[in-house]
Amino acid sequence: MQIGELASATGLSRDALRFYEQRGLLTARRRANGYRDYPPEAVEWLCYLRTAQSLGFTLAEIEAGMPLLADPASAGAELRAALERKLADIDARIAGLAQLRAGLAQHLAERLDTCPLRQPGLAV
Amino acid sequence: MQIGELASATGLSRDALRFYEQRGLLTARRRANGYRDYPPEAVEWLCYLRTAQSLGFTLAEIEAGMPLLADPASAGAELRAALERKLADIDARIAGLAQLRAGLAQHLAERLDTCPLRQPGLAV
DNA sequence: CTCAAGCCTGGAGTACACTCCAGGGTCAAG
DNA sequence: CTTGACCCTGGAGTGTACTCCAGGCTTGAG
Repeated sequence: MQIGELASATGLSRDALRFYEQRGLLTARRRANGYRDYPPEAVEWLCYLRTAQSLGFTLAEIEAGMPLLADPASAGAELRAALERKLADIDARIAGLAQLRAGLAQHLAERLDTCPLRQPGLAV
Repeated sequence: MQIGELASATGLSRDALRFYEQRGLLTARRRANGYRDYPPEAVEWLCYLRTAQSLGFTLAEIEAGMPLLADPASAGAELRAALERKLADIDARIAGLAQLRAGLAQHLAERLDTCPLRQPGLAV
């Protein structure tokens, strides 16, 4: 799979893919001519990457959890622990959003004149 | 309330507060000497701002929902609609995180050798 | 053989959200 | 009336995550 195909398959730019490779977030074999060659799983991986990213994880955070899977030897308790940390992370984010949501829902429910955050401008 | 007090009350830097003011996310009266003077509600507002921000909203997104509350005349259906849009936004984010969580939880449950995302390195 | 389309590298540029700094005014305490 | 803590402005610098570009190979169609 060439870079252009992967780009259109994922909706990412070629530049973004090369950037991820530079960052170590994506690997590719090279053909004899130097062109990058991606395995089909790269699509799913990038899909995961973008999802995580859009939900507030930085590339560094995503990267931090990667090497465990690259190394089959470590794929035991260590990986399990990493996944569990990530899950806890996600749960915390969900809880934060739920709280934000609750706060806003309350503003909707209450009379707006009594809103205590009027002065400096309340976010919506 | 001077900028230093607000800074220590919120844990933000003075520079960040000045930056928010420049961006229109925070307003302050000025004293005769030119010093900024914040109302106490600024603390709550900034608390909200940082929460929303930490959960993935950009300053632009936060700002977009602001002017409705600054203008008491508009504080009716329009505001309600804005809050509801924000709630939908948050719900979408929560759903995205839940999905991410489910995917990772599945990896935990499954035998890792069968993971289809091994090749390019699976995020954890 | 030519030509467009696609790939390569390295480096510069961009947007966001700050952070730091220089140069200078303000104010309360001693 | 000086000293130190605090405030001001404007502008430059930082880290993240790309995006764009120049200059130059490679490949497949006509």
